[in-house]
Amino acid sequence: MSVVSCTPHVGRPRAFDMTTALEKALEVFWRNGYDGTSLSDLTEAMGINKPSLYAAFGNKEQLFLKAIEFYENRSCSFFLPALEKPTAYQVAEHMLYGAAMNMTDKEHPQGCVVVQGALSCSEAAAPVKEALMNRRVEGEQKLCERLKRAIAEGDLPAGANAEVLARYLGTVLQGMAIQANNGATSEQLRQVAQMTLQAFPRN
Amino acid sequence: MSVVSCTPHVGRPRAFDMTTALEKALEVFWRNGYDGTSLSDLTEAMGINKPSLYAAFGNKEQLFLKAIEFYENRSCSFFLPALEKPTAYQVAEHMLYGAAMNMTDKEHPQGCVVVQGALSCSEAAAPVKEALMNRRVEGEQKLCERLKRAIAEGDLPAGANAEVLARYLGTVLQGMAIQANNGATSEQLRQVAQMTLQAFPRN
DNA sequence: ATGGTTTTTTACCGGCGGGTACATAAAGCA
DNA sequence: TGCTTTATGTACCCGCCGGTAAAAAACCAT
Repeated sequence: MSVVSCTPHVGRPRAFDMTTALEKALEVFWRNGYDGTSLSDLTEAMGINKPSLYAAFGNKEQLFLKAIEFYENRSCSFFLPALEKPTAYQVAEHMLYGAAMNMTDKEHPQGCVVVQGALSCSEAAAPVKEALMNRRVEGEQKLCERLKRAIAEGDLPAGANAEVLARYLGTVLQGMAIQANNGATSEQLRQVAQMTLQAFPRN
Repeated sequence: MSVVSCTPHVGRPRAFDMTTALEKALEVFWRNGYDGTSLSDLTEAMGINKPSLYAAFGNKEQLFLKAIEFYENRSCSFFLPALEKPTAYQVAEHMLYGAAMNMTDKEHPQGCVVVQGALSCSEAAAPVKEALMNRRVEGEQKLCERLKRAIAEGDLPAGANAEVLARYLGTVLQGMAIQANNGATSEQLRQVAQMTLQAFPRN
């Protein structure tokens, strides 16, 4: 969970913790989006000033990408852990209920920063938008691979279409991010999860 | 489809068509989001200069809201027409397949501007974000009313939960907007629509 | 203490952001 | 032909944008 790059024992020591600074940056990007976040927003939230930010994280774009990486590796992430469940149905179940819980958690902004961080954005943010798009697509591919394995292992019907199932789940998960932004509660998203699972093949 | 506010016949006539200008503005906002769109982007796309824009549409925020209103009343809109279908299942069907078609139409940016126009944004864009959120919630409420009517009319089971069904459909529709942004094809979204309908009660 | 190394602080840069003042142009009306 | 009214083009406003130069400060090794 640490971001440290083996601290050299020479020179003036860094006065802030990179991990908590990154956490703060993530929260700002999450709430305001890439275009909607200014460097002043960031430095204020992180409790450092611009040269420190640039020295530690590169620039705004690189900071955003590092924040996203941090986001996906957080302990409360639900996507990758869900892939490890023993059956396809349980994978879907944990993913959907995990999303319902996580995306409405009041500890952080609502929804998912990978969905809403740079969905429609300026030319300047195009690389960031593309990076997020790739993350979403890659997530869906990982899910698809997992479902293909499930077909091979027999816990999905042989006739099941892994691509379609993965895209269906991905669509609902991404829709849940919007719903969370709309103010939906975790209970309401759980109901959506339950409905979604009705179309998901079992055994 | 016209935006005219009964033009007075006095003074220098306007040199551009407000409707097509609004159409151009919509496209820019749709592609770049509210925060990602600058006045220069707008004036360039609309083919007018700033004073004309301000005289005709107020300011950036009001122009955005008018563009959204225009968006929802376009001839190719699918949401409201779908509500008029005779049965709840057909409503869901037309809505989902309409979205699959519309959100991937190459004639305009991918996805839905009501979803992606100001999802995460700056403080300055907060009123706009709220307006979009309200549109999404109101759309879901209209759908919910329609489904309640379907329960009363007997084309949904008496035990059906209109709120949950409406939220389920809303979630998938909003997820489809993200999928379209990811580059999904209309055929791929149709498959999602088909899966979604498997969980939707019939007769 | 001194020098080497890195971070912090302060102050600044050019450019573009949204928005507007002002003079001019194009119409109807008298 | 004025006169009024509205739209257009140009030129400009201030403030904030992302990003940086330069000097001072805090550590280690000697």
